[in-house]
Amino acid sequence: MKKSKDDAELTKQTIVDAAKDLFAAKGYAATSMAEICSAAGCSRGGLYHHFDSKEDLFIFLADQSFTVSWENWDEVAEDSMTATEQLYRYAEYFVDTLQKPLNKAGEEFISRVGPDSEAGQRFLGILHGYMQRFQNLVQTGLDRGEWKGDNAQELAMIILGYYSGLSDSIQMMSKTEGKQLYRKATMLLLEGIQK
Amino acid sequence: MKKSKDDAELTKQTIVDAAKDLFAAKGYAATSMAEICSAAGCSRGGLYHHFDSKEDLFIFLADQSFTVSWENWDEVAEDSMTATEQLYRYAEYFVDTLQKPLNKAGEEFISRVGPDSEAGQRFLGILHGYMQRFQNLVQTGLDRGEWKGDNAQELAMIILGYYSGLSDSIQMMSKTEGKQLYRKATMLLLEGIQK
DNA sequence: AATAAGACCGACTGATCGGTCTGTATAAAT
DNA sequence: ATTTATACAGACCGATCAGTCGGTCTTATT
Repeated sequence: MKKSKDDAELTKQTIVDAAKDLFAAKGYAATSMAEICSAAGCSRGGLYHHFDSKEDLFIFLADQSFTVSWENWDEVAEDSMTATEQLYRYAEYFVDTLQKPLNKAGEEFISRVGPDSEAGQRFLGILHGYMQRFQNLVQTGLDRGEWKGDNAQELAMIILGYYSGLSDSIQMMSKTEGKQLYRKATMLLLEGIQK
Repeated sequence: MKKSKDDAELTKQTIVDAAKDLFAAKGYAATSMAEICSAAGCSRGGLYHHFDSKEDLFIFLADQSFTVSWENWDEVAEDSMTATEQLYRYAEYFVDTLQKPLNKAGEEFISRVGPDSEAGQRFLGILHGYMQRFQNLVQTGLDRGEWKGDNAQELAMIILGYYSGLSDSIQMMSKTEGKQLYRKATMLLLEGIQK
């Protein structure tokens, strides 16, 4: 039987992975703790050994998805790349790391716990940190004169909304097809559709 | 007291409006029938007099939002407009009619009832009809040689995803600000951000 | 005036939810 | 070898959910 510390950490991660898929697919409220247990192959008691509450699990999971996703970015993108190259690279990266997007579940979560609650503040902080990193990427493109515009924050918001909205459409696609769609979408954004 | 047929229709519409706001803001599962009643100012019994179930209410509401929104489009857009002008016009129209988007609640709804259930089929049919109309608009732009590309379906999917994803960001904005953001986003899509 | 039909209310029901608590088996510490 | 701490399991609880039902009041019909 698995009861060692390493095994426990593995069990915890199994729960997180299962919960992430379910939250992304069904939303926050529509996903029950019992479903998560069932998908992760553990009991409800076991789950509550690792997480204090549903909110706690969601925030832990969001932090891992949003914050940790940036930690590997520096290995993926090199400074030598142009901002445009980086944006293409990020589009792929988005599909890889956030294919199951938590945006929808996140908004539902916020509306449920309230933006001023402790849980709401923590989640919004995580989200803000994520967007800040992306805004840096956009700022690079503007500073280097590669892209038009002067408002990095607004542009970052638009592009992230773009990618987020597009993720709805790739749920039924393979990862390869999804990346192709994101590449095309990025190309459209860069070059425009107007003749 | 309001008990006549006209009053009943008004009561029903009040329920629909309240439900639409709540579903859009909180999601499908997270919105309770009691909350809808409270917002609409009627009792739970009264609500179930007008709608057989929660699913029934949601489908009715989705039909009204998606299908009916196109019915007034022909009055808004004239054939004389270029496709580009029509797209700008549609961006405004999108903010006006679908500012509270049901996309998220809709996906949650689908995952809950299943895409093959009767309710799921009905909802997907409504959604498909909506997208088809938008695809026609895109096809016009391609046919007239205004826009680059050859795949109207893919382009329509991308643009609608674009607008849908952006709607998350305008929840806290006024309608005027929202329209400005959509106008800017449409301009970016048309002209591209690359120098 | 009497009757029928529609509009609406609110108490009730069974199921399900998030969360707690007790118990047990294993691993680590002594 | 014994104790302690950790990692679970599953029965259980109060709250809340969607949906039902019997009754009341008003309008429409005859």
